[in-house]
Amino acid sequence: MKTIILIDMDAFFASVEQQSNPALRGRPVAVIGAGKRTVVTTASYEARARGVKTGMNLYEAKKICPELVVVVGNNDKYTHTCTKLKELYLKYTPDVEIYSVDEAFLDVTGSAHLFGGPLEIGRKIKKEIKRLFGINATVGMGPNRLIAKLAADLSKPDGLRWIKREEVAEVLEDLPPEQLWGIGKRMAEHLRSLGICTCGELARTPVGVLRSRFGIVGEHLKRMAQGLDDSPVAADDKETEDVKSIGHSMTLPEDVYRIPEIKAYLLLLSDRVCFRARQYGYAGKTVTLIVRYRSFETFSVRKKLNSPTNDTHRVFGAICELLDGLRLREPVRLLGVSIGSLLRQSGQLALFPEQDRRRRLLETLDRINLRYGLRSIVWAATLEPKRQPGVISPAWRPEGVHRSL
DNA sequence: TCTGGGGTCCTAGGACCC
DNA sequence: TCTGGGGTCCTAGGACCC
Repeated sequence: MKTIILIDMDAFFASVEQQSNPALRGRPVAVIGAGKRTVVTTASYEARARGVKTGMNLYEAKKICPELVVVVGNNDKYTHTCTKLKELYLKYTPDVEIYSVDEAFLDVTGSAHLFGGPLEIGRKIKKEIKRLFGINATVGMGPNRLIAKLAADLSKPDGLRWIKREEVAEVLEDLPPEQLWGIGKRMAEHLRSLGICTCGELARTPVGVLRSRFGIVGEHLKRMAQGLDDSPVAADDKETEDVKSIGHSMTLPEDVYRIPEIKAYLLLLSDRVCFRARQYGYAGKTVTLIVRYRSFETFSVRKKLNSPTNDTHRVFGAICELLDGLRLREPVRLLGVSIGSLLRQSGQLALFPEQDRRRRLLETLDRINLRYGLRSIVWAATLEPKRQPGVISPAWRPEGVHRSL
């Protein structure tokens, strides 16, 4: 039987900011993106107490909490802390999965006895995090990732909870299904419409009923409601090998309608995507263009290429073809470019010898940008739009492909 | 002076092939 | 005098997560 620990930083970005700037401590703080049209990425617990929530726009947040202190997020600070946290976790087990910048799973099945048991590891880690970084973490423990996650969710902030296997059924009995990791609002609504309002009820629903409603997902739902989950804690090297897509999107400073302006943004996005793909040795066969209108209506179009690529201009070319096939009905608010069906390339970036010159050009540009700072050299057409500073995302990992470059 | 950005996984329908 | 049927690939969209 396994023992899994989930460590979840409380209001991570806001806590880091409060720690590095004492004037922010005890005050309602919201960490936001740098752009003009930004939302609250993380609210400190003081801000949450006043109703400020993740995803709120600034106008709304300030309206309900006029004394809100707004801080533009600094990604380097958070990834740096995350890297240090990982070093701490590795003292307790080699099986560490950095799930996101503020969450990590530890499989301590083999090592718990060396440290006086899971609860003791949890206590020590919490204490160390407080001592080293001055921030609170919530630690959940359980027989698998699902239950460890639940234990943390039920005890945050600053919590510590171990749900043992024999307690699982009791804890789940009256729990609303959407409390479980992987069951969202929509699914919960659907379940309620079937008269299923708790995990206990879901667990007792015949699998045939669930399968006929939800297919494969139905079987999974039942297992979740029983507290079952056999997904392994994945070490970092494993997870970076499995990347499925690389993409970038941006909400534009202003809505745009003119095609040349749209294309200038798309070249910038194509370049960011391909640069990242080249750094990690990936090439993609599917190219996706994402468009959001002023009305917030969002859609995507895709195209399969005949060979995988990470060449900025090949991707940009495909994106332009996709764009040319559209008839835009409204000004555009957001644009996105992503490549999928990824292949890992060993060493060589170009798959075909005739593209050798092109490959060397891209390599040279990448080297310059890595050495002298990103965007030291950019394609001329990307100069036109005003660049937005980088944005932050809790999903970024401190290393590997997910790192924003 | 509303509503970010990075992902994963699954489904469903149509094209196409045998 | 009729419209089989299974498998696979491709595309679009949505749910869910941090």
